[in-house]
Amino acid sequence: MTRQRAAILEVIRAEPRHYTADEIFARAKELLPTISRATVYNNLKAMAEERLIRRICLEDADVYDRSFEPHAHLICDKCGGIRDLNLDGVAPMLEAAVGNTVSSYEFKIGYICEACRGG
Amino acid sequence: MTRQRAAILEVIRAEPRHYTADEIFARAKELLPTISRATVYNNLKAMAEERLIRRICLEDADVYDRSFEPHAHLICDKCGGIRDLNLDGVAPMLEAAVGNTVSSYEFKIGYICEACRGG
DNA sequence: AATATTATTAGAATTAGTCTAAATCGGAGG
DNA sequence: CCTCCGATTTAGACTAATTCTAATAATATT
Repeated sequence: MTRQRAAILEVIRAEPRHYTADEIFARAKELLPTISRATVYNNLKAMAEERLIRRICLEDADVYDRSFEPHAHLICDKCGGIRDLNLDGVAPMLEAAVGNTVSSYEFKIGYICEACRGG
Repeated sequence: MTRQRAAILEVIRAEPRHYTADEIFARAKELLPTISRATVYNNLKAMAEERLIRRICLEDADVYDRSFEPHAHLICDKCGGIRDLNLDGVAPMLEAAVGNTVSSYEFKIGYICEACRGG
């Protein structure tokens, strides 16, 4: 675990929200001013492959999730906000439909969040 | 419906497989040699917003799906092949968990396909 | 037919992400 | 502690994907 990777993880895990690669680069730079863009991208890619974090593709940007734990993402059609949602019940259903070779899954659900609903 | 949009749709719907934007551009050009890259990208974006087609983000490329019908995508960890999967049973579960403001959903499921399993 | 609107074109511009070669780091063995 | 070696990082050039722009063409409206 290099200082750089630690800084990147710290940024990702500092707050519950989801950051883009470039936001992570900018913030990591505050912690480690000489950190390079390539290092951030390499580490994000490596950590996603190692399943330490997860990349989520949204309409206009890819963002990173602090964990790889399978869970769903609610994405508000209006404001674009992302919220995590636990959908444990779905795993058995998947195995039933696909067989036991399921290695990972990711759900994106479009909805209108409470705030945008004016709740 | 312009000739260009018709050509793009024709390409997407000609075969069950999923194409990247650039593949669609190349094929549309065979039907309509003067079609411009921008037109293809604009129309793909517009049609995805109109829910005529769906954009799917994979590890290394975005591809387009011929319909917007909510369904899951099985993505083979080894060969990267995509297969559609109907998961109708999941909708009521989502409504129960999220409420009735669900507008769309998309599932990506990592697995090993039959061919790669040596089946 | 004239006008207004909307879509398309070609290619330039932008942007996100990758690559490269040199510099640096950090641990293993002495 | 030192030295060495492989792995990692750095800065910035590079690339590929996508968007933008200004001019043109097509379509719809009066």
